[in-house]
Amino acid sequence: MGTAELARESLRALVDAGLFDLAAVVTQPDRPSGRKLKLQPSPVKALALELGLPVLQPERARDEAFIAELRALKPDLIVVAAYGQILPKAILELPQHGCLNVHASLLPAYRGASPIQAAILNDDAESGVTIMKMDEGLDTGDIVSMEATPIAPEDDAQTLHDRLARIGGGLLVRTIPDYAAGRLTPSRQPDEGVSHVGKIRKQEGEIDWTQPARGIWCRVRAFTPWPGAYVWRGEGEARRMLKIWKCEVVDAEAGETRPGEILKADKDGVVIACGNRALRVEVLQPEGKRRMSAQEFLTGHELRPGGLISD
RNA sequence: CGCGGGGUGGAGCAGCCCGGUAGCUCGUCAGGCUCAUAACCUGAAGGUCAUAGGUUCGAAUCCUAUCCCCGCAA
Repeated sequence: MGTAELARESLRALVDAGLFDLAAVVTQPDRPSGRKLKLQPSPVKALALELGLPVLQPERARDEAFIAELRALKPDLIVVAAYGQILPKAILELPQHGCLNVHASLLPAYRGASPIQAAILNDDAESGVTIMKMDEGLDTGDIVSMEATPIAPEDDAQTLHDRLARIGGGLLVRTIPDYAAGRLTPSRQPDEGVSHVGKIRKQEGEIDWTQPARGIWCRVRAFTPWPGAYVWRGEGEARRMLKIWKCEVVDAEAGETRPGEILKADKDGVVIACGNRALRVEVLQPEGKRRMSAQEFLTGHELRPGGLISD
């Protein structure tokens, strides 16, 4: 059972391993999305169809009819990854071996919806994947296996996500046989280090220039590729969003600077003053335009040092 | 029919409201200056103004349709 991109890799790994007999793939119903609000299949559904696997898309997983359908499949094990719905106890206890969940954090940290972004946003040194035996709580199940990966300065939510997705798939394939054979005993999650993260809201992407450059840098990386960290430029009708996709922390020149002040604007990028130190913006995107390098942006837009980026 | 911005030499933009010589910054190429340069100076190449119709003496500009890119929303 899964919906998002992360779950795709798990599904692919399970299929590629050739060790498992997949009875069905469960994913969220097609949702209207995209610019024309057309119905779109989830990434998992798209892959399942490609692979010729049967697909179930219950509106609500807790519906009796669906649970009955699931029961008829007589699964030995259900694997859940980024599915997007709470599973009732009836499903958790349905398979002989219960349900295993692939979660993109080192539990008990970052239980919830956006663990990958949270790890980058909090400037963590490492992240990872946890496979747990699901219980009724939100990501509170007993830990079956875990694999960590360091977060590199070059990482953003996209690259880390892709890596964790691969790690998750591999870990899943290695974990299931041992788990099913009883060679792996799930262990309770530690009481210390528990944290929760909710869904990301777009407005959290707005950059507060009074914050330290390092924190803004992390925010930019955590919000790439979605929803993007941004700054508003102009007032009222003329207000336009400017997204910042790539930047680096640099030392500010000595002297008084206001947060958000443009310190420099040349081919190397746009240097903007922060709460402490400064940020060199290298790739950005004006509203209604494609992504471009700071250099490209500057050939058509004037940014004078001394002004505020928000003007 | 969810809302909105945009498609103009290789790149980023202006020009469009108020039709009448295709403009700016950068890049490219050539030459010059310089010990030297990514710096500076001079010159050049490069565009059927997304596409198809329409209005007009005349359309980048006004009207209609289509394609493509993007932001919001979901």
